[in-house]
Amino acid sequence: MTVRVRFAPSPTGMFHVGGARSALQNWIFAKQHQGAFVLRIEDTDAARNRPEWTEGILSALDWIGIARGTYEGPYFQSTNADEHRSAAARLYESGRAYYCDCTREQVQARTGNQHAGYDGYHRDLGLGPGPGRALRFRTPDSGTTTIVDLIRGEPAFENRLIEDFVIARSDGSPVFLLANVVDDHLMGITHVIRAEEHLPNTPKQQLLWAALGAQPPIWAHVPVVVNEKRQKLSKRRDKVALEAYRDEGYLADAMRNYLMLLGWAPRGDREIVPWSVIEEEFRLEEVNPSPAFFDEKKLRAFNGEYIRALAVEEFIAACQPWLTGTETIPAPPWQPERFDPKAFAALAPLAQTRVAVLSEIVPNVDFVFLDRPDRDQAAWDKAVRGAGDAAGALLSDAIAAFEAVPAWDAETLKTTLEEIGTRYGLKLGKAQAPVRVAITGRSVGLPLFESLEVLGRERTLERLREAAGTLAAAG
RNA sequence: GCCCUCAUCGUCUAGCGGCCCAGGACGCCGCCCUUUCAAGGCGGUAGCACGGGUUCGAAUCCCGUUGGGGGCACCA
Repeated sequence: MTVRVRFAPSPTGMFHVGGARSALQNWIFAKQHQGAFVLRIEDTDAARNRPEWTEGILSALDWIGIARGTYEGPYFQSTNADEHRSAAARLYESGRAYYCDCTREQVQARTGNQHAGYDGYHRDLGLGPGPGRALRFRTPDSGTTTIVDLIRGEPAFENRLIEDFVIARSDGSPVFLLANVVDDHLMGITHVIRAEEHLPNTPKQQLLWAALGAQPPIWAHVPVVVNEKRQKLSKRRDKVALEAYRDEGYLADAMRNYLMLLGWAPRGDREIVPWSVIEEEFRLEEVNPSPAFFDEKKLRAFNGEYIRALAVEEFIAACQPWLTGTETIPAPPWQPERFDPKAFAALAPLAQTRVAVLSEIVPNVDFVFLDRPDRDQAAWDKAVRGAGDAAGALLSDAIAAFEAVPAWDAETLKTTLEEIGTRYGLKLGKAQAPVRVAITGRSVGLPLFESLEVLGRERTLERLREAAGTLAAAG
């Protein structure tokens, strides 16, 4: 039997990180079994379905390494509407389903007798199709439905407790439970790997598979991803969009590595491993059945490692979107024409160990491309205070020395300022602070003297003079 | 309320009856390095939810309790 798995997202306008994880797990499972991965867009709900959302799913998948053209699809659930309807009709004709004209209120009133939920009142009323009549599946009154689940063993459900659920709305349109099964059957899906939230649906779906005369698939219910409060990640309250992480500057490799570590770990004492190792070692059966917390701090740490592992040229290339801005990434604060690739290339190696996400590159280098960086007042005050009475003298000495320095390079600048510092009993740590804030506007940043070297003598002096001026004005 | 499900450091996990007075990673805290901040190096903090069994022996098996999560739509 050839393994066939599917990833079946509904287009909602953003791609959930939990979905990304499921997709990767499906993808790897298929690959390990020389099987097929099929993508099916569950667009049954016309209200929330737009072409660009599908495009978003495709590009998100592409980003994490599931490239277009390397899998089957995308198929669209809506395309199969006829099949869904005929399946519903078959179930009705064979007596496995019946029509019910209960309103929502009436259903509420008829709960809790023999079956859980709706009590099956219309089972034997012999209603035919008609307006206001929904089609319900007749669930067994006794026995149990046992599913085979790669992660959870064989969960069993008492049929008595499964209500006669709706499979087609009163307008004739099929409901997810049915459409999903019909599609999986049509597509020859052998293993359904999906999130745990679907577990309670599974006995219903398995009953449907059987009623349709088909062999149900093997299931695998992966635990949900939760937030710090241990609730399922929701797009309402949590940052769940894969695109959001991408636009912040998380690397796809870091993201997919981290995602796979939610509920699973590679062999040995390492977590950051090449994707090929994950593809080889991952075992769906080994996935931890309890919910995993999506820890952005740890993701950041991973990302930092991945960034540092890049060759400098790769790092420079990876930074581009944040240096220019894109449709979804805000433009940097400087004028585009002020950007200087050479200067950036000189700074890049210094920045590489200092950014955990790519978007952080901007505040690290903006001082070079900005005409006049905003000065952090608190940082300035603190730096001046740190230099004590010598602040003014220190700055004017630095200006004079920098004007005269024969070679404009980091090493010379460093020894120069160091020498000035000792003049006033200041260690370099204290002496560099006012200069740093004067130049970059901030108290922390890239190594100062390399920064000055890149900035150039004229612009450095300009900023130092201005800072000295504000100091004098302040008295 | 009902159904399902889960349970090792704060978090993600290794562990699948003796190798474990529990290993790694993130976080956190020290120290070193150091022009700030990082990076890097070294060290530290912290856990088998609880109670019963089974066994010569239990983090590992069984039962219960407690706690967490998911689901209970003519949504997907």
